[in-house]
Amino acid sequence: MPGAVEAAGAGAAGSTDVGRLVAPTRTFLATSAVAVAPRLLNLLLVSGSRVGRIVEVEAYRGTEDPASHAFGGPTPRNATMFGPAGHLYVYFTYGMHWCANVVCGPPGVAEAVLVRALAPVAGLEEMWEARAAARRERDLCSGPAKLCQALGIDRAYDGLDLLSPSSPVRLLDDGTPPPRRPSVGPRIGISRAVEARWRWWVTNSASVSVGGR
DNA sequence: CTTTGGATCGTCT
DNA sequence: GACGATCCAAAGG
Repeated sequence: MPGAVEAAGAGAAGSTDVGRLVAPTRTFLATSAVAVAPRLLNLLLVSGSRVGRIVEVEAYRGTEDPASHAFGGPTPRNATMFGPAGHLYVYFTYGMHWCANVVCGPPGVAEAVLVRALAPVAGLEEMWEARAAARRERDLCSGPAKLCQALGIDRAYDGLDLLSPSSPVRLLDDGTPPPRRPSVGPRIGISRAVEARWRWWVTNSASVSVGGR
């Protein structure tokens, strides 16, 4: 863990000053997912010694959003989404993949931000071991299920508090600001509410899930 | 580079 | 019983 923090700093090559690592505030996350999502870009997702920088996200607006798992109300599966902000919502999909979300909004409001891609920062060897199918470094975490595989995130981590120092998975800020003007477009892989442009990504990041851009 | 289809099973109707 | 907030290998340009 101390290794991960140090590596995270060292991995931020290119940035001239690396701030110390701090978690975003719960108050910040307790607002709307659409407002929070683009501001999660460039934060770090840390799992043990494995660290990735968030480069692509999507917002899901709970019970009001036909594409959200929370549309239609609470179920055992989406329970975490209805809880407090800053917790990790992990779901299973396509019979074989796990995906990770940062819960947003006040308790009772099921908003969330799906983390779609990370740029690998530290713990690359472990990521390569966890992702035998990956051929290039940029494919290690270039998709919502790929990043869960790379960081070892599965059902066991559903509901954990990303802001707690004792959590196995944490959300941290190393001082790198979000892009002033991120790229924006429609969400991927959904069949309803396809018109909403609630996907944001770091322009030109090689680790973004599709096309790049 | 792009397109296509198979894998695989929890969840909710 | 149908459908995924996906990934990958294979095949074609």
